[in-house]
Amino acid sequence: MAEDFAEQHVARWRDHWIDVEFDDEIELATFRLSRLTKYQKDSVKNAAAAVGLQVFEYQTLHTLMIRDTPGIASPRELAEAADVSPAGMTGRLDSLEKAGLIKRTPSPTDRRSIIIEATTAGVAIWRQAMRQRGEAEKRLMGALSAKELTTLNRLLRKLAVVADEHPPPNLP
Amino acid sequence: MAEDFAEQHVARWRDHWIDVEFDDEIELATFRLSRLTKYQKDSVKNAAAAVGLQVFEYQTLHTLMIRDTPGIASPRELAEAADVSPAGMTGRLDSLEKAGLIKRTPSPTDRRSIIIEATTAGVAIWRQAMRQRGEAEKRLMGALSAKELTTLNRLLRKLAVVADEHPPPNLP
DNA sequence: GACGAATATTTCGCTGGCGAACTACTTTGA
DNA sequence: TCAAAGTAGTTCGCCAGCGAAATATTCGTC
Repeated sequence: MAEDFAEQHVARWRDHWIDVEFDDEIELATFRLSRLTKYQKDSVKNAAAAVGLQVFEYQTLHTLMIRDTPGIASPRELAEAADVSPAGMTGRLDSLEKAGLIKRTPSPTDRRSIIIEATTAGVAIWRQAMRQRGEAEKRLMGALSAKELTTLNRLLRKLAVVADEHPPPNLP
Repeated sequence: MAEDFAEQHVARWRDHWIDVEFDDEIELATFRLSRLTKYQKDSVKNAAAAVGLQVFEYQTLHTLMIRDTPGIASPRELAEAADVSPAGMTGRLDSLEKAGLIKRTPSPTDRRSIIIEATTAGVAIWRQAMRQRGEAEKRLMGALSAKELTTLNRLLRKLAVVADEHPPPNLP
């Protein structure tokens, strides 16, 4: 069976970096995860473009819609969930508000706060982009049988728990 | 067993988006992959900061070092490998050159081209960052047994082949 | 040998996002 | 009750990267 890109990558490492300590299996998995990351990034880009949104607009709407309180959040909550600074989120919300996809409402209980809410147009455009993105994910995961997908999830779960509960230590 | 974030995510979807068609296992896998993406992004950020590099500087050096011709490339080749525009790569190389981590040499065979080469200092600082990044990957993958890691790689390979050979279709 | 098409890199104006600071407001503790 | 500390969101100056255009060069065809 021909080598995939990850195997070619690891073979190159063996050729050129024999003094760099690494585990083949770990390096293969890491490299493959980065290839899947690129696929997902590209599918987001395509889904956003298909409905006339910029990537950051789609990502922000998506972050808003998949909350516990779908379609409703504060800018700070959105910034945290999207891993974006408060200043950055302000700019994003400016763009979405201007496009009529969200609205900002002063909080009735806290005059420092505003409440972000997706508009009907915002929800509709998000759904359209989600359908396309869903197709891309189906195409990808269709490479596995149902049993394999369950096995993959069991293994990804173990990794995701570590990733979420023990993020790389921050610097002092 | 308590739910992980992905299971909570999918449960929310069931609660709120009963009319959005999706497959639980696909959605779980997709969500978990994005959590691993964040972990890797954070570990890159930490590794770069630890050696005094900005993320884009580390990423560019890394892209240069893992080539078939380690430490040597053209700006165009680097831009493609790093998924960055030629203009963006020019700026990145400006920064790395200024820091003494790469050097630009006119091509002997094509006066339009220049040859990018990592300096001794560039290779050294990349190695340092790689050690730290390697630790973070070991910590993550250590959640799996050797047999599980092999199984994961077999499944990721199937997905990576689809991701690399059938990227999401570009828009017209 | 001339010329049009293609390529390599850089420049330029613009954009999204950042850190820091600012303004307005809320919470806390004495 | 009030001042200090903390919080929410925005503004500002700066930066990394983009698309388009510019400049220089190469290549293929006639």
